Amino acid sequence: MKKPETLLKRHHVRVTNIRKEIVAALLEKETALSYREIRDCICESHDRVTVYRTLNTFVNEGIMHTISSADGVVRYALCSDGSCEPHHHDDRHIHFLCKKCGRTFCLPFRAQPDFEIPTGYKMDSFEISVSGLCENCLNPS
Amino acid sequence: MKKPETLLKRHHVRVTNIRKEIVAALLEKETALSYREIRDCICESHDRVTVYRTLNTFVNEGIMHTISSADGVVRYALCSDGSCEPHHHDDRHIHFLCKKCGRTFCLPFRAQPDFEIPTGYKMDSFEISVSGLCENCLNPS
DNA sequence: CTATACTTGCAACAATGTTGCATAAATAAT
DNA sequence: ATTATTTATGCAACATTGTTGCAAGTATAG
Repeated sequence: MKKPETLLKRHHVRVTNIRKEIVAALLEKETALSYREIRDCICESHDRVTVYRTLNTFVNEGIMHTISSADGVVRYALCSDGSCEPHHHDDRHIHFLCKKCGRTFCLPFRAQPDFEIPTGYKMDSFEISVSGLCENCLNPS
Repeated sequence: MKKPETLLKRHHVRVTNIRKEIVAALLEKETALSYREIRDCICESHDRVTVYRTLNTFVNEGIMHTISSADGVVRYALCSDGSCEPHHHDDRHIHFLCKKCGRTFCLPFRAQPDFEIPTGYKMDSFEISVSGLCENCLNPS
C-alpha cells in the first residue's frame, strides 16, 4: 500500500494535512468518492472551500479524475499511475455505479471504444458509465 | 413537427402552459438542455420550483431522460417515441457534448455495447458520453 | 533559518435542488 | 355548462454544492 505523501511528492504538489487525508481516504476506500463522502472521511476542522480547492488541484495535476455518474453526483477517483495527464482523463476504463450500495468503482477493464459516431462529428474523449450491482451486493459473502 | 400538446396527452399527463413551453423548447432546439437553458426559453413568470417539478414529472413519465455530461451539468432530453419506460432510460444511443458550442446531442446511432465488465458484476444499464466537436463547429458552413 | 511562493480559512455570494402548504387550474363527472 | 375532484402551481424557507477575494499561515527552496 502506497503512502499518500509519496504520491503527492511524485506529482510535485506541496504536502499538507488535508491533502494527505484526502488521498488516504481514496486509497483506503478503493472507490470513487463524492465531496460529501470525502468530507466525512477527513478531519472536520478543514474548511469546505479548502476541500473543493484541493480536489480541483488534484484534478488539474492529474492525481484524480472526476466521474459524472447516472445519479448526477460528481465523484473523485485516483488516477492509476501515469494514466492521467493534467487536465486529460484517461478514458480507457469503465465507471461502475452500484445501485444498491451506491459505491462507484473504476473497473480495471479497458473499454474497447467499439461504437461509431456519425460522420461530421469529431471525438476527443469518451466515458462509459455502467449501473448495476457490484460483486459484494450481488453475492453477499 | 409534433405538437407539445399531443406529446403530453399521449403520456397521460395534464396539459399546462409550462409543460407545453418546456416541451416546445426541447423540440425546437433539438438538443438536450440544462435547467438554466430551459429557464431561458420559457416565460419568466414561472417559478423555479415548478420548473424542477415539471422536469421530474417528465423523467418519471418517460417523456424525457437526464444526461450527466462530462462538464457536470445535468441536461434533459426528450425520449424518442417509445424509447423510455418510466424510470428507465433507453441507453441505446450515445450522448455527445460539443466542447466548443457546449451543446449536447443524442446521437441517433445505436451503441454496440462492446465492452466487458468483470465477472461478479451485473450490468443494468449503461451510458456512453462522448466529448468533441459537433458537425457545426467542425465544419462551419 | 529566512524568504517566498503556495495554501488555508473566513466571509460573502451564486446556483441548484427539495419540501410543505395554501391556492389555482385541468380534467372528470353530472 | 357547471360542479366536484384531482393535480399543478407559486411562495416561503431551507439544504447542498461550488466559486471568488483577501488576509494570515505554512511548506519548501535556497
